[in-house]
Amino acid sequence: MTIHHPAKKDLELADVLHALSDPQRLRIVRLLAEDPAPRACGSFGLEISKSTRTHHFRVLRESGVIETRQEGTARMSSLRRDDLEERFPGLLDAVLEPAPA
Amino acid sequence: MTIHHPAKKDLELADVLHALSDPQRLRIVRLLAEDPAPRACGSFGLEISKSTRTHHFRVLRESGVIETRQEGTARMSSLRRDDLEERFPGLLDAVLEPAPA
DNA sequence: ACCAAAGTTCGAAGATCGTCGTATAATCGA
DNA sequence: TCGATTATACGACGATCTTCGAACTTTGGT
Repeated sequence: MTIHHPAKKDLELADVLHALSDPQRLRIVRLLAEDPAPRACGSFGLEISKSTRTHHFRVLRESGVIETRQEGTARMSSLRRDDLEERFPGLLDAVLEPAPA
Repeated sequence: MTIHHPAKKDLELADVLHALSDPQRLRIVRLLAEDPAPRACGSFGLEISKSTRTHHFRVLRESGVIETRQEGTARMSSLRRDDLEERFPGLLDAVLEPAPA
């Protein structure tokens, strides 16, 4: 059961924006950006159930925002920074920037 | 019945991203960016019903992406470029950039 | 005063979304 | 082999979203 990721050329702006428009997912992306080392889904301190977490990570993965590889029982996720930058230059940085007061 | 717009400081990133994550609304925003002169909602050549159009323009307005003022029977809309740039620097440009092949 | 034009409002239908609990699968260590 | 850990799969529920048509409002022109 291989994990599906969209190819870089298939990334859709609307899908990426939708993936980022949920507070939980935005939080995940921000945490991933702060510490670029791939992390297990369970290590984000999110106060949601396991199945909801799985759901959000799938949305992020299928829209092309994150990349996930199996490592033992854990799934290590990391941002697809370079792919996103190539397809939608400046988008991720704009989203990650802390909003000015 | 005054038209409600959120104040610049109240713009929420998740709301803006959600507003931009719909293909119809993304199209509207791109057309508004191409020709910065305020335009009537009906002049976008969208192939959707009037009520759907009203809905999309309301989502864009209430998320703070566009500004609308009454002018006769028409409602003239324009992008809130400066406000968006101040709150979320680089975001609008990244979204408007034509995706590279 | 009437009519046409531009939008809004009001349900309503159908799809998608976010969330959950339970059950299940895969891997690692004792 | 057993149990703990990590995560997915499968419904299910209510909420929200996109879309529509029909009725209404407001404005401007004739």
